[in-house]
Amino acid sequence: MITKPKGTYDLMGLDAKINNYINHEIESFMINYNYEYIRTPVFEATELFHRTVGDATDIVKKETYDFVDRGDRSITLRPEGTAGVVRSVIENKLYGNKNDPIKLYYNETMYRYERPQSGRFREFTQFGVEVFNSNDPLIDAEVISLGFNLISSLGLDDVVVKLNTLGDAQSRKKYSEALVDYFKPHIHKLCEDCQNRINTNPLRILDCKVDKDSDILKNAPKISDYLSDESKMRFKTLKTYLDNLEIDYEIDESIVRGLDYYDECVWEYKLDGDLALGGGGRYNSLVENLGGPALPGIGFALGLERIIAKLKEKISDKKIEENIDVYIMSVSEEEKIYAIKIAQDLRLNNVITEINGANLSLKSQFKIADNLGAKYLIILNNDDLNKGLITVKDNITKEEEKVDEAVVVDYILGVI
RNA sequence: GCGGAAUUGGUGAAGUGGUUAACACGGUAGAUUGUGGCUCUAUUAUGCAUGGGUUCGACUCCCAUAUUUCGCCCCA
Repeated sequence: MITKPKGTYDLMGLDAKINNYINHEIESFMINYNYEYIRTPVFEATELFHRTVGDATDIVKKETYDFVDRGDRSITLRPEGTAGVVRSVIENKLYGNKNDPIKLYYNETMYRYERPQSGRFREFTQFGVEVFNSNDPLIDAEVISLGFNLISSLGLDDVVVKLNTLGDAQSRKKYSEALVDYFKPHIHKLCEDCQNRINTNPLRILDCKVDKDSDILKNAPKISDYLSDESKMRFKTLKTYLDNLEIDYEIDESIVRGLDYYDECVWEYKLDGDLALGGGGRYNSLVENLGGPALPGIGFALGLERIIAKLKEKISDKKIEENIDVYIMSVSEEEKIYAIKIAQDLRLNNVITEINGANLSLKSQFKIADNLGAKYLIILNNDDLNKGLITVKDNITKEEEKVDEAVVVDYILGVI
């Protein structure tokens, strides 16, 4: 038997229903917030991710799906969504004659070559938004609150925004250097991973699970001491906006994010159990670094698999499972011809209709109709059909009625 | 990349180095000659992830591979 590749899954059953429900919710949110859908390629030039995500990040160092295509091009399956969107914005000059924000969203599969575990796959789905051409904290607030409101409205009402600021690119750089200077003399007291982090991403030492209670971490330099006045001010403004929107957020200086391109505000959406559903940040240098104009940007991404898993725990099957309206029973060939025609008429009138599609006995059809939760049964019968009559049974009251075949659709529409 | 635990019908699963692999749900057929849901009866894995090996004999022991799962790293 051929099995699925490691870290992939087949979306089906209840998961698929929840997935569709989430996508519907996303669609309506995006309409209301006025974001436009964008779809970029699954694969891009490898260089794009090296320049955006960062050469030194683990994502690029050991987690990408890289291959050389038949034309000797170095190709990478996208490990995240921002890089492709930024590339597209530059390539298509979406900023051309605009002075208002460019608001985009995507909802696509991503690929990372890593060991699967809880809520983690090699092919996974991220919904994300990106806003370009505005550096206004008002947009920060809109984007952060959008994610928060979306997660809440899906039914995960214990979500909290963990918020931090990294300052502008220069502050971030200075702070990072200060951390290295501070940790260097103590580094042998920290865990093995931290000893690597000091070279790769010193900010992440602050986020270490092993050393989190160490005095060395507690006494480390604070980002707040390295922020420019402007960064401090805009962070304060952002908090005012979020307070006003009644967004449940906490300042958490350990939130630093793994990708290199972030500056200013960064945040994660977390549930009670500390599970991160997603996160994002502002990236004011990224577009320019990729050869575009000096266009500020901000965005976040949510992992849909994790949201599906959480919703599955919370929502009962019944809430998502939709009952069908009508089940049409038929046995003989003559009855089947009527069945498929009535089904089509009902379906085109928005009545959820199912028919006997497997040559089942009448008894089986009754059972299946019940399993599907059919509200009405149409029981076709040769004798009645010859008289132009069709039996309609209310499957809740069990009452039956013989209806003229010409008006059966109208009859159903009248009682549904 | 590193470590632990798993893998038995459509589903949930029990099980033992030795003839027919429990039990339950679900499915099918019948009791009920075209009106079900309850009940009863019959039936439902020629096979225990895949490939090797040990053995007189392997679903059971060993090895490898694949997949799942739980951690670490990292991240959504």
